[in-house]
Amino acid sequence: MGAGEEAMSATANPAKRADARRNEKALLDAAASVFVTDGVDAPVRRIAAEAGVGMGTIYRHFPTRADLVVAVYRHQVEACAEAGPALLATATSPFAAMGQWVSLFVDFLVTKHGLAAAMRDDPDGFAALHALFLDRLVPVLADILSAARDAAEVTADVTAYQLLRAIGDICAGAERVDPEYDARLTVRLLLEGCRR
Amino acid sequence: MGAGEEAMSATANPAKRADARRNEKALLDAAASVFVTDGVDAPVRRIAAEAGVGMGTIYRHFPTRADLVVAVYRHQVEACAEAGPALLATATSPFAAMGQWVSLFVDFLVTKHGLAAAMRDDPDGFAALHALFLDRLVPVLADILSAARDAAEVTADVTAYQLLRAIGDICAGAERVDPEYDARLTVRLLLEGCRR
DNA sequence: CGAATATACGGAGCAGTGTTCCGATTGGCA
DNA sequence: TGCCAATCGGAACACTGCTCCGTATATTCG
Repeated sequence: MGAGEEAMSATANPAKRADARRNEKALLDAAASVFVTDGVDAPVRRIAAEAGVGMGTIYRHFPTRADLVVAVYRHQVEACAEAGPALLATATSPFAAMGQWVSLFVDFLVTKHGLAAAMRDDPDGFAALHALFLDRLVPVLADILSAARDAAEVTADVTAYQLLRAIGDICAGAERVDPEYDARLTVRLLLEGCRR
Repeated sequence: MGAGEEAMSATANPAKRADARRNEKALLDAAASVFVTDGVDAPVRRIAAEAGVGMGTIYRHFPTRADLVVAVYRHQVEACAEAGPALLATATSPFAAMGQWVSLFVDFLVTKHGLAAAMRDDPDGFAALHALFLDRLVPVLADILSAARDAAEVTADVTAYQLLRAIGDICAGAERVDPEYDARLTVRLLLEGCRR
């Protein structure tokens, strides 16, 4: 998978020129800021303007929008992944750990306007982000799931990928606010369905 | 709710001029055809071209894309709604009826490229379609759900709307083909979670 | 310190959307 | 038949994502 190197090329690199590094930083800050207010689908021009750079600059540093998104959210995904083993060790049961970890994942998704939806709608463009999720999050959930299965708390024949993506889709649909609808309840019912 | 009248204005109306009625029919046929191949997000120009009319004509008959979509799919939604009571009467149990009806609904959604996703992504634009679902489908599922509850087959505290929307979101996410992911399995797990 | 060179920058420009607007056309009626 | 209002067609505008290349500048070397 080249996804790792791709995104890596957009991180701090001492071999670059000083202004290039400066602009990259400015773009990351601007993108993070704009993503919060306008969502990850914000116009490229707006991000460039916010960073005070031209169109060419943004595309040179981040050839695709996904590269920018990955760079902005990478450490948060990392934190979510690292929380998995810890929860498994401290929770009262593997199923409880699963519930807590999933809750963490849902938190991450719902606070990023349109992230889940964008990934769903443009899987090719966001292949790098998709790969990041697959590489870091699926194994974590797989471990928890397997522990829950060993404890006979989960019997449903479902894979970690299937579960993670289902949760992603549910959150993608819940990014629009609606007091009548509660994505967390849906996710809870889904987990309950796995328990059986 | 003005949604009903809105969409109604786009159905056959004998008071219109002959060419207007002819063009409306041509647009409906063209849209139905294009939706199948290009999805409900197909460019407006393409639909107009397929129908052999100009841009102005399509916007006069169907001010919003949702009006066109509603007109095209209205009878299919109707059929899905009417199947509810029948299933409830013939199925071995209310929960079984729920499973069968939901399967019908999933069938409807997954065969319309991007329908669920479009509704999810542009809830305001597709308000008329949303209203159609609320008016026709939610009550049907509510009846089945209440029957299942009476039979003590469902104990989860979930509304028909919540359930219907969750299924819609899951299908919206599954419209992209992926052999690893099975939306129907997710939906089955969700229903299982309601059973408890 | 002052060129020379590779690196990076900026934004005009292209292509593809949705949507509006108004002059041209045509159906239906007197 | 002739007229008028209803209807049509598509040019035009605003907004996207993305590319391309002349210009500017950081870095290096003499």
